[in-house]
Amino acid sequence: MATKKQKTESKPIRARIAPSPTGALHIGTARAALFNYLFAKKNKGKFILRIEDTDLERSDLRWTQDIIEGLKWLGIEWNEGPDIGGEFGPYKQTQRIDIYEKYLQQLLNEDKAYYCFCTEEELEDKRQEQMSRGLAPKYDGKCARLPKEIIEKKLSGKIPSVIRFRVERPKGHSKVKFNDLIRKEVEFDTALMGDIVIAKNLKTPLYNFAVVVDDFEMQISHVIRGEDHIANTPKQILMQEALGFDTPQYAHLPLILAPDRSKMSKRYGSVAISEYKEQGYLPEALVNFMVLLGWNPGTEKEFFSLSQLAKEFSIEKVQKAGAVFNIARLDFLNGFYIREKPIEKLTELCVPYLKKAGLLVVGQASEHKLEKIVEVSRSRMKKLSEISELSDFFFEDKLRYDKNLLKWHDPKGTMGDGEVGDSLEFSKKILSEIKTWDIKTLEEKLFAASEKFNAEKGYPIQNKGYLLWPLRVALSGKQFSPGPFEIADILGKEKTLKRIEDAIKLI
RNA sequence: GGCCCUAUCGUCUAGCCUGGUCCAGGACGCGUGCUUUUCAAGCAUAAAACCCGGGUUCAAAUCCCGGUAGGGCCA
Repeated sequence: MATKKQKTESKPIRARIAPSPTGALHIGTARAALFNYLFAKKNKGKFILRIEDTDLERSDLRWTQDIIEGLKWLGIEWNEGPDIGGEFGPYKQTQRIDIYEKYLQQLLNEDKAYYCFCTEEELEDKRQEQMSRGLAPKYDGKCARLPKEIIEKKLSGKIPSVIRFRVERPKGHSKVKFNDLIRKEVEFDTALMGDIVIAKNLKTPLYNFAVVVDDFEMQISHVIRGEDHIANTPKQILMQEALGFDTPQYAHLPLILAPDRSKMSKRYGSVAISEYKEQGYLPEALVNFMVLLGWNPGTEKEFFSLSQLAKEFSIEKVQKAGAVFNIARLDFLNGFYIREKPIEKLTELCVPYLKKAGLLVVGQASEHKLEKIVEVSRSRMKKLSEISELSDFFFEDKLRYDKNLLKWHDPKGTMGDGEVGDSLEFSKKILSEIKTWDIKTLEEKLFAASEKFNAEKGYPIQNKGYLLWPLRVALSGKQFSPGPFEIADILGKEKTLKRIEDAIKLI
């Protein structure tokens, strides 16, 4: 049994995230980035962003931008990587082709890798055959010992080929072990692995090989990544051995699962960070939510800012089992952070949604008024996007609603048309007499009026609904809304009285 | 199919290493109540879990063995 020495004690801590720009920043990638970032912060190390764009067909610059923007939006900052000085520098794989070629050539020269000319069909047939015999599908080594002249001939004859890495360990030492920071010891048997394809050609390295080279070149000390990479680890360790590189410390994070416990995918809602942003989730909420999927400090604390996390995070406390994505919890956290936000900030964040809904026309509402509108709506908001349906009646001139909505359902029955009319007339009279139009005065006068009204009508004195419910509906046109004082205060006297008159006409 | 990983309330989890304080704690969600003109928010409160089977031990969620289930990776 050979255990690869993992000497990282003296080396500086360097963690990294290496997304492929083949799609928008995925929530799983973002969470892995977060954990790497927190680990680096906590241990006074560096966090590096590297773009793995070797897959030219599927890589696109716009996804690189999406990844960069998403991470920044979340507040996850990198010490090294693209965006520094506006250049990608060496943090993009396509700019590092020469480096891969050098190491590829080295492996070829040392006969630790070889050219393979097997065709897809050939391999597929063998795979099927192996599986039907109950064996692990692995490369049978057909091209492993080809004579030099044959290789030369096929190569110059432009026969399609790939480069394979020799998975060879001395007899009795076929096991590869590594000590995972989260899962403790993990062991694989290399005897079960076939020789791995590491490049399509000298200029086109494949994932497993490129990562090994990149992590070495960038002196990555800790590789913290998703559990889906766990089976890649022994292969990478083997290549590190062949290349004479030190093995970094590994930590494999549990996966984020869909409600049916399968790997999180688009089928179950948004998977892209940009979509969460668009829907009106706050980065604070997303960060808090993501970190709690698979980690917790062991205390009963559950609200964390990024900077608190940077102090309290510990990789050892990361969970081993996958965590189901629970949107209700995200919504709860988002609501919490919406309620926490300073009102100026929250208003600023709501403006785009109001504009999009066509409610806010430039110059229509003063900043002060907007803040008040957001303030009275915020406790009902789970996402920023909800601001428009919550506050649309503030912006509309003519409200449309069913007149029956004006009727208060008291414990004994429902108000009749006449009763509603009386109630509204009463409110109108009281309100039209008010000189100082502020929320405090409105509340005082209306509460006093309610008692007076109930006494006159013979309603139970304490039941304010007889006066306040029809009023509130007249002002909002909605079954659920902020209170009538809050709305009246924002609307102003003129509009308030106008809406009451509209309601009287309606009934 | 092979290999690997995992397993505490519906969900996220604490506890497990260092057995007893755990008839298992917190949070989300759900129920109820308070507050209340409505809905939220807030506060209070209930229901809800140690995958199964053996073993070790005076004592196991915690240690050991064996199952089972789920997931991931190989194409």
